[in-house]
Amino acid sequence: MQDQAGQRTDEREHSIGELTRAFGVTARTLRFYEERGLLRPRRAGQQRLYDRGDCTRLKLILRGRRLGFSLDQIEEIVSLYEAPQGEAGQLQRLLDRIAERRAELEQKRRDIAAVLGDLAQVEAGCLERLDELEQKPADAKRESRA
Amino acid sequence: MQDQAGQRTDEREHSIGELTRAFGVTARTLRFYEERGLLRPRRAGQQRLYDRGDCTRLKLILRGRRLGFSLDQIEEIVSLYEAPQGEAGQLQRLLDRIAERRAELEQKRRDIAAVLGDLAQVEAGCLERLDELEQKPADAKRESRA
DNA sequence: TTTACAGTTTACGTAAACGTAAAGATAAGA
DNA sequence: TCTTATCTTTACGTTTACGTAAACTGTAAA
Repeated sequence: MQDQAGQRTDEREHSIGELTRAFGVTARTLRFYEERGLLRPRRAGQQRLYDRGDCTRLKLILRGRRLGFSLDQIEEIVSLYEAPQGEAGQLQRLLDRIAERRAELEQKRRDIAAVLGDLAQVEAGCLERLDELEQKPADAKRESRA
Repeated sequence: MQDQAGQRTDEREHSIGELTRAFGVTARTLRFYEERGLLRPRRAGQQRLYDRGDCTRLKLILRGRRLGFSLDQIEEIVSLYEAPQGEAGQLQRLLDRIAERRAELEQKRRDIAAVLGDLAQVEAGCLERLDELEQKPADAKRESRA
């Protein structure tokens, strides 16, 4: 289960093109995220090489993006993952930041529940209306021809 | 429970300023949403008057905004609420659109669950680390003084 | 060697979602 | 009546998150 380089195949490093295909983003986006400090792929000469950690970070970034967080907020969140060191005061502040993010996420969760509930209602109304239409399809045709 | 105009107090119409305070948005935002066709307050002369329906729509808009939907998508969603009429073909297309939106929302829900899970892990790590620090606080002070 | 392809940097362009300033109308209270 | 507050329209400005084009480099197959 090791390739010639002695690494697992899924631990291979990837070119920017591979990343774009794997994640459905453009190269511009990846370079932009790097410029913003969100990604730090290593270099082989000029070329960027993304390892498993970079892929994980990217996954986190895209997740945040789908949830409507700004890149600033995403940076905040991603930084939480990589800062679990420090002395008591820092740890406490970290816990506070986590609590804040959690509150935001739970607001979003409530929003989702609300919209899903609304959609279910609209859907029910639709189905009911469809049922009514199916009850008297022939009649309706005769009437429209009259 | 009726005011002089014969309407319930919470059915009163509101000025733009009242709306801004009630919902924490700027007047510019409300006018912009109107320009985009998302809101249609009636007019008393020049002034806008927002009724209960407008408030409901605004609530929906802000919900969508918190979830990271674009105003185009929000328009799509809000329009679903107000289009449950039509013949069978239209109703079917409406059901399809509902299904699409539902899929997006459920993706977001998965994303939220993932991030919340991650945050819980980071938090656990933090608490663990804090515990360790509290185990030997005096020792640490002695050492740092040495 | 030429052609093709994938990558690079630099830099200006753009759509979305408002912010902000200017200049004027209107209504309420002193 | 004057002032103050709140509203109006018009219009240019700003931030975010990239898009897009130009010009160049490096590797690989024909």
